[in-house]
Order: sequence, then C-alpha cells, then structure tokens
Amino acid sequence: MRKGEETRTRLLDVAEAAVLAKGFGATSIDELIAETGITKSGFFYHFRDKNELAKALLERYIENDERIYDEIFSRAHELSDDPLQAFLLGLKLLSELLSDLPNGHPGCLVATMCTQERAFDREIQEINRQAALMWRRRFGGMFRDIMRHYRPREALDADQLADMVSTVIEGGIVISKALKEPKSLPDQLLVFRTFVRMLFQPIAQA
Amino acid sequence: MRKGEETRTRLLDVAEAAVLAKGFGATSIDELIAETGITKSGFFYHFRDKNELAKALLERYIENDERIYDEIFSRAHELSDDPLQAFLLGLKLLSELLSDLPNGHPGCLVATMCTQERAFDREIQEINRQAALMWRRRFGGMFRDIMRHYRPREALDADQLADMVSTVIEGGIVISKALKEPKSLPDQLLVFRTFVRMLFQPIAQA
DNA sequence: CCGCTCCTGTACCGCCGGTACGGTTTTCGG
DNA sequence: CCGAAAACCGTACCGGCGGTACAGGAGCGG
Repeated sequence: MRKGEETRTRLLDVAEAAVLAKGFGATSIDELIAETGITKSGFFYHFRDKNELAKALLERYIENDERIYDEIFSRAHELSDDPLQAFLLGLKLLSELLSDLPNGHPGCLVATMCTQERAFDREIQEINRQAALMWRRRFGGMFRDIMRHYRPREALDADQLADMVSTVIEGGIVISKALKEPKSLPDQLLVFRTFVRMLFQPIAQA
Repeated sequence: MRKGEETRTRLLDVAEAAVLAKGFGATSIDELIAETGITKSGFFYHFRDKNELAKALLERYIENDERIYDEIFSRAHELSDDPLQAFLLGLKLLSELLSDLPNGHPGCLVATMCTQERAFDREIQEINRQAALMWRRRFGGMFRDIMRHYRPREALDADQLADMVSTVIEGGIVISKALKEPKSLPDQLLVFRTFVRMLFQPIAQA
C-alpha cells in the first residue's frame, strides 16, 4: 500500500520530466518503466492507459503549482498589508524564483496538454479549464482587493488582468523556450509588474 | 513540377490543420494521405520523413505569420504618421482580426514545436529561435521608434517590450485554448495595448 | 522516343500502446 | 504468525504507425 504510492510517485516524477522535455507522444511507456525499474505489467497496474497517466500527471502538476502560488503570495501578504504592495512583491518573488531555475522553467503541463498532443479526452480538457479558472479566481481576487484601495489609471476588468498574469507566465515560458533564453520569463514578469504598478500609481499632483 | 507543388501544398494544408488540432504526434501519416488522396509512397516522395514535414510546416507557418504582421502594421502606418498611434492601431487591428476567427486562433506552430512533441531536431529548434528573434526585431524597432518621440513613464527595455508582444500572443493562445474562450486572446491584446498607451502617455499637467 | 517529375503498389521491419492472464512476492491488519 | 489483499513480474500476443526498399507506371516537355 505504502509501497504502491511510492512507485507511483517515482513513475510520475520520471514521466513528468520526460513529458516536459520531449512531449507526451514522444514519451514511451517502455522508456518510463526502464528508468523506473518496473515492468510493463507494473505500469498498467498503476494506470489503466497512457491517458490516465496524463491525467494524474496534470492533476499533480496543478496541485503543486497552486501550492507554490499559495506560498509565495501568502509570504508576500505577510510582508505587506497593502494589497498592491503585496501583489507587486509576490510578482517579484515569483520572478526571482523563476530566475533561480538554472535551466529555465521546465514547461507548463497545462500548456503541453491543451496546446498539443492528440485530441486529449474531455476530462483532461476540463481539468485544464478548471486550472485556468482557478488562476483567474486567485489573481482576480487580488486585483479586486487592490481596486478597493487604489483607483486604476485606466478602467480595466479585474478578471482580464488576472488572465494577464497567466498569459504572461504561459507566453513567457513559450518565448523563453523558443529563444533559449531562460531569463526571458522572469524578465517578462517584471515588465508586467511595472505595468501593474503604473496602472495603480496615484497620479502625481503638480 | 506545377503538379508536384500543388500536391505538396495540399498535404501541408491538411497537415497544418491536423497538427494544430491534435498535435504532431497524434497526427498520423496514414491519416494525412487518406485525406489528401495520395499513397504512402507519394508522401515520402515529398518529405524524407515526418520531421521534414514538421520543418516545412513550420517554415510555411512563420512566413505566413510574417506576411500578416507586415500587412497589419504597414496598414496602421499608412493611417497614422505617429509611431505610437500607428503601433496602438496595429494592436487594435490585430485584436479585431483575432476576434473575427469564429473558432478562435487555431494555435501557433512555433509554440507547438517548442513546447512539445519529441526532442525535435536542432534545425527546427533553430528555426523557432529565429522566428522569435524576428518578432523581437520587428516590435523592438517599433518601440525604439516610439521612444524617439515619446518619453516612457517608466524606463523599460525596447526588446523586452517587444518580447512582451510575442508573450501576450503566445500566452493568450494558450489561455484562450485552456479556457475555451476564444475572446480571451484578443482581450489580452487589448489589455496590453492599454498598458503601452499608458506607458507613453504624457503626464498630465495639473 | 527519351527522360524527368510525380507518383502507385506491395512487401516488409521494428517500436509502441494495449490486452490477457497466470503466477509470485510483499505488506499489513487481525 | 496467518491469510488476504496489494503490488507487482513474465510471457505472449495484437494492431497501428513510422519508415525502408524497390519496381514500376502515367504524363509531359524537348
């Protein structure tokens, strides 16, 4: 029982790295079981088929993603009571965290699953959609909180601003990978941060 | 000669739609030749292997992409001599163009190739990188032009701003697909447009 | 009529995802 | 410590897919 979980986790670890590096289709089961030190029967004991592996992979990835966001932004809110300052600090912390990844961001499984790889079944698409909606709720809440304290220089929708966070991260990952410049992603986040700061900065009185 | 080109083009058309819909790995050669009305031998007459198909697909996609940007922004520069206004107009035109796609943006092959799908060979990765660099040059030039006429409210690097255009587009495509909301992508572009306008807006004198 | 482009047809290979199923070891609660 | 469930192993097999190897043919310009 305990052992089962452990093997499953190891399988998922190996699979996640391979999928992010080469894509889902290019990752063979034979390859995964070889590296995990398991047999094919063992694999199919844990996962009904490859699609279920994808599902488990995605769910675990999203969970971990949420955990990281929770940590960073709760940390930021500890450091500042002001919602705007806390958000800006969170972006900064996130950017720094991304800068410290030596080989750049390994890639987002949500993007992997939705941008590519077979017509994944409805279930996975729905998980993906829920993930994007969670991001929207998370950051949307922050922006609404900020808007209660600051008057934006331009009228912008809180949900659209929230989506912009996800957009910059997902797009930054793509551009960073295409350019082979790991620094691009954290840089893009900081540019976005500047935009947000500018948006809510009180207009200077002459 | 003429006939060969025509068949090749038809193959690429079919392949592009399939790849953007299901991913490269999930698109089988058998499927492509069935829809094109050609035999397997015929396919391998045009392309040495699947990787060469990917290369041709990508090159054609990027060419077309550049053509669209050329059209939109040359159009915008006809309508306004001011570099800032022309750029803002271009973003607006682009956003409208994206809004008019009934099923949303079909996906970007650059993202498809770099985010996923097998360890594509160096050649394809290099094509991808060049595409991203072209985008940077294109938009970077526009931002530098703008900066000669307008003083930005915050000091931001022109190349990073240029990358932000690509980032928002690529990220917007991902988020739009994940959310299954085609409108997200054009909306995100407009939010970015607002940021750019705000960045270069002269500070109002009280 | 030659030769080139642009294919068709057939046969075959190895990898991969997946199924089936019987057997074996490991683990843990009672 | 025992028994049952959990967690595998081994083997054999299937069809689909990417890819190879040729042999040959239709159509067309020179």
